[in-house]
Amino acid sequence: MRMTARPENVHQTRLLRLLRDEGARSRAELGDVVHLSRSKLAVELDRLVELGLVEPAGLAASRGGRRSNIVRLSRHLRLIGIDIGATSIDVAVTDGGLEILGHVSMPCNVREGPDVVLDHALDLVGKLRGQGLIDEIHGAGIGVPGPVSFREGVPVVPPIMPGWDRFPVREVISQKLGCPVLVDNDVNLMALGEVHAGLARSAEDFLLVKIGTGVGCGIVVDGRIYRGMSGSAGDIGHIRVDDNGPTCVCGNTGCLEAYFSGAALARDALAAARSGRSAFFAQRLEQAGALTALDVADAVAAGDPVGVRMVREGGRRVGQVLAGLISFFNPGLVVIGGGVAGLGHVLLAEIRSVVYRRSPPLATGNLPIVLSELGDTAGVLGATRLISDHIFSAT
Amino acid sequence: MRMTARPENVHQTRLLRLLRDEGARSRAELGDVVHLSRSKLAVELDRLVELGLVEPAGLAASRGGRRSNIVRLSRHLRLIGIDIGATSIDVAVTDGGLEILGHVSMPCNVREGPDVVLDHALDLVGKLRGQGLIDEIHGAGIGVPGPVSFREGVPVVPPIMPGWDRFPVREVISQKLGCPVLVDNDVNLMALGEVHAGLARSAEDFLLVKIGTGVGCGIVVDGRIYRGMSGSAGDIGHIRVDDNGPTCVCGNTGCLEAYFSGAALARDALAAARSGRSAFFAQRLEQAGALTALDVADAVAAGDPVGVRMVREGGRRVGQVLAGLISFFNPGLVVIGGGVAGLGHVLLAEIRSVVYRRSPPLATGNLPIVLSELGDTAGVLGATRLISDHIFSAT
DNA sequence: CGGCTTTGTCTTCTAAGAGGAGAAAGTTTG
DNA sequence: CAAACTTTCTCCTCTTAGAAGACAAAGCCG
Repeated sequence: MRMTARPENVHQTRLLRLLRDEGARSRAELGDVVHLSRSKLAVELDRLVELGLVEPAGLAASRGGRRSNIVRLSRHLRLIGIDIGATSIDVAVTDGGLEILGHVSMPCNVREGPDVVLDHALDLVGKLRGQGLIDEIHGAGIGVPGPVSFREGVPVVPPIMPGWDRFPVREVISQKLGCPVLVDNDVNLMALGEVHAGLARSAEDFLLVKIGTGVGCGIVVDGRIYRGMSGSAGDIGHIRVDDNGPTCVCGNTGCLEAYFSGAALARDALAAARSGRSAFFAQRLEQAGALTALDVADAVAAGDPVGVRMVREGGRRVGQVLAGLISFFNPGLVVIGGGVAGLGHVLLAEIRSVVYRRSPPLATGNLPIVLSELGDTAGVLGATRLISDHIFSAT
Repeated sequence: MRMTARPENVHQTRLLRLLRDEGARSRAELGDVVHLSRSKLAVELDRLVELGLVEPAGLAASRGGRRSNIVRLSRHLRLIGIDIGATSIDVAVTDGGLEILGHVSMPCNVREGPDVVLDHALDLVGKLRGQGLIDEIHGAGIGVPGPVSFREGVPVVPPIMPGWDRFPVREVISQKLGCPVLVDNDVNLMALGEVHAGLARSAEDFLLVKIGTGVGCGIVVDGRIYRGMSGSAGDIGHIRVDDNGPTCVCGNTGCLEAYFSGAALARDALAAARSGRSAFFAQRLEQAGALTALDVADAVAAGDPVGVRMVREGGRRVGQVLAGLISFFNPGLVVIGGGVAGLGHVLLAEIRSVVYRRSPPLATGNLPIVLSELGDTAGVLGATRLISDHIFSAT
């Protein structure tokens, strides 16, 4: 297995990240930014070309003098992002600059276990390869819907992933793909996606709240993922919002997830349909035979009062938890993402209303709370960013 | 004003911190730790001696060869820690190794405003000077009971400190003492104190929960204070624990502080005394004319059931909030400090019970929750640590 | 075409720091 | 007590990273 070359020093690392984040540059511009003498810069760039990470990209138009030599990341670099959700798998391939070249997905229940699920993921990679998008893979990032020991690359006691505990995800995939692999929690990777391409590019400390099948939170401190002592930081789905709430899968009562999540919305919509409180849901149930959070989004869009009330109520609960976390963490930005982004501004308005009322003015005075603009791509993009940061670092 | 010399490069910084944290060392031992050639090490140490930061301290006993030259931080280094609490001021002086040489305090209400309070603090410094403990002051750290713009060294919209908003604390004290000064939130400094001398020495990520007149939390990420976007991180006193709770000074209802804090305990003790529910408190009230949190501690020690119930109830509330924060932050250690440490193990048992029940097992599995062992000194010690880190850094 | 500007390459020079050779100052052993 | 061995410290040399400047190449404009 031929491992891709890695940069050899901190200068090469800086140059690679600059080319990744800001795109192709002339040698002169690079010198201005990294503050290296032109001679030293030339040495390092030549070395990167030799390693196959960087390539010349022709001459720029003259700006009144000699035309400058443009360099860019090698066009042959390929990174894979794999986002394993509770009910679906997304796989994307990007070039070195993290531009998405192809993106495929399929429904898949994570409960089917690591063997089945990872095989599906590899099939999706094969599909992309079949489209001619991949030659050699230089690295892959994988997100899984549960806590991860980042150092070891294995899930640890994941509640919704029976059979995955300590399964060597990194090792297996690294073997199969023949490249370096990193594994992290899917919500952390969504947060990294926002850091790379979303609204969080300028925020040093921010929170990404993902509301999907469950509820989780990615924490970014100083531009880097904060994972906590055992990799379970951001696990906010089971924070108590009310003593007398519904019983959660975790055994406690009143967990946020039991009040508001994809699963809880589907449950409540079904109840509303069966009890006859909502004609909208009753009709949907009859048509489809089942209800999901997507039906709730449609209900809100159609103005169904029961649906709107459900989302308002849920937004209030999320807002209560978020208000506490914002008091504690004082982030510079909060991004709401995940499947329920479709619930859109009704949800956002309710969350904002609670947070701005319940958190200290100093913490909320300059705090944007926004919906993610990345949609499905946040997870896979974050995965490629994670592995890119890794392979663009000196060993 | 003669500013103290600062180290000139990263090697000198490392050497100074090593001498501070590990005590005097021989030149050979230092070389082993910092991985410098003996020649380079000698150059840097000589430079530090020249700057007056380090001094020779004689010869060690032989270990089978030539006797080694011991070096230590200069005996003349003096750092001042000032901890301005809601109702008291503590001032301590330490040597370069942060050993406390003298510690004085006085009651003082922070509401009297910065002019009065800072004058009192300077008086306390004068008192220490009068004891012959101080020659030249090399730096001072100041903690105040509210949010601070750390970069500017000024309090920002502090709720319980009218008149302090944007008062130039750092500038004024730096002028008066003739040395570098840093200002921070008092809870952050307590956390730093624990990092330096307490149980948190080995924990990279931990929380210090201070329960005093109010409730606050110091957040340490990777061994460094996390302050958030606007310096208000850790402001957990106004997190909601119940919709139908007592009204808080902040205007909301059900804040943690309104349930459990020095002020809330005093209020509840008074109510218990007046209503005749507790003979213990009634008697104390008659003797002293007023009740404080200290009386509650005494009641618990004496086994008064009303007092015990108050603390249990309060511990439950603190535990609820803490359970959420631990789910979110996944710290490696939680230290409980502040005035209510006197409530001791009744409080701790209740907090632990709630947290271990309500937080995910992965986050609590390996999580010690302990009482601070530093008492009054945590704040002033953290203040000297803060300024020590600063003046022991290359500019 | 000649002067001016920008870019890239090559050579020279400096300073940081590693590493080794002793000198200095001990202890231990015969 | 002398010789052998250890540990510490100092001095000197050698390597290397990197800056700085000279110069060549390649464009613009009048």
